[in-house]
Amino acid sequence: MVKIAERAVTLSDPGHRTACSQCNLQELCLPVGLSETELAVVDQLVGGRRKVARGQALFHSGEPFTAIYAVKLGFFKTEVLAADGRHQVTGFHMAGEVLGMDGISTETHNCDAIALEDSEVCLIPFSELEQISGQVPTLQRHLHRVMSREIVRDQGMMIMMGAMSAEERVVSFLLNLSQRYAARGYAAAEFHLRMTREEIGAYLGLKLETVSRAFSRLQEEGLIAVEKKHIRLLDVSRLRQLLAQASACS
Amino acid sequence: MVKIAERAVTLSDPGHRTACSQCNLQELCLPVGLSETELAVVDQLVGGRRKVARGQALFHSGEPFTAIYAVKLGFFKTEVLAADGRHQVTGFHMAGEVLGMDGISTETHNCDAIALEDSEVCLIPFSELEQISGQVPTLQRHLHRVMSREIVRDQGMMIMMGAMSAEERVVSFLLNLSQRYAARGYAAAEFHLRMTREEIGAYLGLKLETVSRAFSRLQEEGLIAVEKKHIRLLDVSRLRQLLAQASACS
DNA sequence: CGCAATTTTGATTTTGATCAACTTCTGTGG
DNA sequence: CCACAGAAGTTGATCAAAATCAAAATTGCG
Repeated sequence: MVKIAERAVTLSDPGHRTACSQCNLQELCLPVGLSETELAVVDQLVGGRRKVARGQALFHSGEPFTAIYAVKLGFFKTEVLAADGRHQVTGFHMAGEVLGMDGISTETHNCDAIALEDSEVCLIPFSELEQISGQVPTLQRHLHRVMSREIVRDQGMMIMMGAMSAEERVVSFLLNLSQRYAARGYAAAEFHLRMTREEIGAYLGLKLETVSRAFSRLQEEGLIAVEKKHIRLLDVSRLRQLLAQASACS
Repeated sequence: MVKIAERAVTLSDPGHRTACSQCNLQELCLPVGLSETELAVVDQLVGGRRKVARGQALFHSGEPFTAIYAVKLGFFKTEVLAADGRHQVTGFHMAGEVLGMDGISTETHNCDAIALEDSEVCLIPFSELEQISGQVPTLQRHLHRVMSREIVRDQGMMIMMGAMSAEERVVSFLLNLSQRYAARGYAAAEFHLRMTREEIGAYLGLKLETVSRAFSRLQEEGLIAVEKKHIRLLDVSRLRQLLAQASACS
């Protein structure tokens, strides 16, 4: 992956937290247009950082919900496990994205959040967030937007799984990743997959073989280049068409 | 459908709104434990009622978002339409449920809400709701729970569409309806479907023929009785097993 | 370096979609 | 009230897409 924009982050003292007001993810994670004083309040709010090693869980289903998490660094998946071993991956989460809002309703997490690489999150104690957002309307509005965005995202997943073919799902997945990397200042057309084919399948409602075959087919058609986990999108507009066309020929 | 509990509602003056404090859906729609004064504030908040005739839209995708809606009476579907004609039904919504929260993030509705029978909704202007919930913590907390519950519901849909067979999906759909009717004081084991087989299919990610066949098979097995749109669940525990088993044999 | 995990590819089977015919229901107008 | 047309639902035959089974190749972690 090619990082286009970067900014130094002081991590010399690991126990010391970087204030939101200094964070390079600010514009993804926080509302724009906070005043100095409001920003100071938010800085107080964030309850520190937590490192999660690759393969480790940030939280498990069933654990009491106390906070939501902003991914500071790294990459997570969230998944729901059935008694057996069937599992549905409900999302992949990269730096600047918020995690854990499904726990608010029952005050219990109902999925597992697993780090797919060594990661770090900012902890946002939820009761404090509620209290402060009652006093800072901009923050309140932002919280509601973030939650609503999650609802919209989930409904997009429904469309994908209810109405799209295997190949369309894979294309939609790649374009979505691309767009999110681009929003973070990384290259849009070239990136490393942090997850296995099986995890992609569990996310898209497909088997890993089907995902692999879709990759191969797209490569044959010259639309993407697959080299293990490194993906290059060779023809983004044709990929986009593939989705648009697909939904125009039913 | 057999209504077990009923309560008279004054509708003599159609322009006059029933106060939330008097509404028989209160415990579904409002937080329990509001003080008298808080309830009075909420009563002020609700911006009146709106009737929607069967087949009509409460709102369309693309329209500006100004309010969320509580279903007072009737039955809705929400759906996302593709350019062609493919559509994904994202939910069915009955009395006491809240509708339209997907519009918060972009301030634009991004699905259509269609009444499946003559219906009535309470209008809750969202900017006022935000303002007041900043002052009434119980209400704020409730709003967050309602939004989070929607996220959890959507993730349940993902599991259904990503990991369940056609028959499992249909069973899951019926049990879910049953449970929601039960929560409203209606019979859990006997109800009328308000939607067509095609709409059920569009919700479950299946074709209408497949839904019809699943009904027939479940009937043959003595699990349900289907008579047009009237459904009876003959063996709820075996239906539940079917889902549990299913997720235990993969 | 070596072994377990991951990925690719092929052959076969299964599930649900598609195509088609027919039945039943619903609502409307004569 | 009945006839009729269109919508909705059922059922069967066939087809296509993705799952499953299987084997081999590759990778990357300890």
